[in-house]
Amino acid sequence: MAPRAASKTAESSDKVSVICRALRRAIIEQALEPGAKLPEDSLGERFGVSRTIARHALGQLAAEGLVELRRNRIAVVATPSWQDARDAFDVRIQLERLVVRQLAGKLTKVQIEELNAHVDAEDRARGGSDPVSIRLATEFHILLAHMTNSPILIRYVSEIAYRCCLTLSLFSRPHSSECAINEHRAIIAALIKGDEEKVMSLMHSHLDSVAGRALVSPVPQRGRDLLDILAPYAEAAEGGRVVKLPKAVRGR
Amino acid sequence: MAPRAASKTAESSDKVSVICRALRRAIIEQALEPGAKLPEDSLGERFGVSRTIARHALGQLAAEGLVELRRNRIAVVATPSWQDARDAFDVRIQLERLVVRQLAGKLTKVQIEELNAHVDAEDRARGGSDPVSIRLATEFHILLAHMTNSPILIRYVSEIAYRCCLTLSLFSRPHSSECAINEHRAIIAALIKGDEEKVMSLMHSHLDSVAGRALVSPVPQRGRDLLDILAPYAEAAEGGRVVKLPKAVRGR
DNA sequence: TGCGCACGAATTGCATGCACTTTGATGCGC
DNA sequence: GCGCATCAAAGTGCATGCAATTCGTGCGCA
Repeated sequence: MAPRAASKTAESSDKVSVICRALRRAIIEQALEPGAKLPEDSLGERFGVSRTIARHALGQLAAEGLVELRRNRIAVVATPSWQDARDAFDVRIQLERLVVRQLAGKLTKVQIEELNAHVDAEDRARGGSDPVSIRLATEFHILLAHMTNSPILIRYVSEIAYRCCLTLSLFSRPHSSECAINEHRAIIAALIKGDEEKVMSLMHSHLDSVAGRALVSPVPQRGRDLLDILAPYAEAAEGGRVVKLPKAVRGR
Repeated sequence: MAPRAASKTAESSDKVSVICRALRRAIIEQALEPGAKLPEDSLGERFGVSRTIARHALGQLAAEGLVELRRNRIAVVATPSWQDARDAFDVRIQLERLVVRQLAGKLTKVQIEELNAHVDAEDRARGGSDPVSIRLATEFHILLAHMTNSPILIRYVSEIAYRCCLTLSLFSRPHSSECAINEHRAIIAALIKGDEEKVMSLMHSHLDSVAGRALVSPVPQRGRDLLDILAPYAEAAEGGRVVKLPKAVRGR
C-alpha cells in the first residue's frame, strides 16, 4: 500500500546508464538492426567517453540480452532465434498478467491520465514513422510495469519488452501493430473498472495476438544468419564434401 | 522439441564469470552476509585480477540484484527489503509455474535421474551445515529451469531464486527448510506423471509455503539496518531531541 | 577466374595510473 | 566527557597504454 521509492536498476554511474539508454532506444527503434556492430572505440568516441565506459555499458546491455558479447569479437546487437522469441513472449505474458493483476482497480487519477496521454501519443504516432510507434507500444507496457512500484517487476518487464520489441524487427511482417492501440485502451478501461480476471485475460490475449502477428513463421524474413539459412541446403548436398561458402558471404 | 544449445548468459570473459560464480555462491551460502563490503581492490587481489575485472564482475552481480552499487561507495551485498522479497516470490511463482508446465510429462530418463540425485544430495546435506542445504534447495529449482532449455527462463529463474535465497538469510527463522525436500520429491513425481495442472499447483504451493516460512514478519530478525530498526523507538522518544547513536554503533 | 595465405590494420583484454570522493580518526575547543 | 573541524588513508571513476587476437585485403598460385 505504502508507495516505495522507485530504485534505479543497477546502472551504476550516470555515464554508463546514459549510453545504455541511448543504445536501447536505438535498438528498439531499429536504427541499429540485429547484428549491427558496436565497437567499443566508436561508442566511446560517439558518447565522449573512454572505451572502459563503453565496454561497461555493453556489458549491461548484454546482461539484458539486447547485445551479444563474444570473446575478442566486436559486440553486436542481439539476434534472437525464433524459439527465443516464443519463450520470451511466454514469460512476458505471465509477468504482465501479474502487473495488471496488481494494478486492477488501484490506479490513481494521475496514473490514469498518464496512461491516457501515452495512448494518445501512440495514436498520434500511428501515421508517423514506424519505429516510433513500435517504441511507444513497447513503452506502454513498461509504463504499466512502473506503476506497480515493484522494482523486480519493473526490471523484468522492461527487459523482456525490449527483447520482444527487438524480435519484432526480425520476424514481424512490415507492419502489424495498428490495432494494438485499441487493445491498450481496453486494458486501461478494464484496469479502472477493477476486474482482475478480466484485465488479466485482456492482457493475455493482447500479448498473444501481438506474438501471433509477430511470430507468423519460424523463418526470419530478413536475411540474418546466412549460414543457418543455408544449412538445410548444405545437408541436402551431403554425400559430397562440406559446402564451403565464399568469403564475401561468410564475412557478413 | 528439438534441443537447443544452452547459451551462456552474457558473462563475457571467463575471468569475470568465475568471479561472479564465486561471489554468487558465497552470497547464497551466507559466507557473505547482506551488507558485507566488496571493495574492488580486495576482490581483485583475492582472485588475482585487476580492479577492472573485479569491477566488471560487480557490475554483473548488481544487474542481477545481488549486489548494491552506489556511486563512489564500496559495493555491498544487497539487502532487499521485505517488500522486495514479497515481490520476488510473486514473480518467482509465476515463472516456476511456467517451468513445470513446460516440463510436465516431458522429462527424459537422464533428467529424472539427475533430479533424484539432486534431491538425494539435499537429503544427505540436511544434517550438515545450514548454508549448504539452503544452496541445494535453491539449486533444485535452477536445475529444473535448465531442463526447459529456454535461456530466458533459465536466466530469470536462476536470478530470482538467488535473490530469494538471499532474502532468506535476512528474514528467515533460524531454520525452516526441512520439509522442502519432500515437496521437491512430490514435484518430481508429478512431473513424471505429466499432469500439468497438478504440478503447477504443487510448485505454487511449495513456493508459497517457502515464502510463508521465510517471510513470517515484515521485521528483519537480524540486526541489519540498525537505524531503521531503532526508528520507532526514536519516534517514541520524540518530544526530546532526536536520539543520536554512539559512533561505535553507527559505523557498523 | 577462383582460392588460399599472409600481413597490416582494427579491435578487444586487461592492468595501471591519476584525480576525485568518501571514510574515519585524531586532536582541539568547550 | 562530548561535539566538531581537519586531514590522511582508502576507495572509486575514468582514461590510457600495451599485448594478444581477430578482421580484411591484396598478392601469389593453380
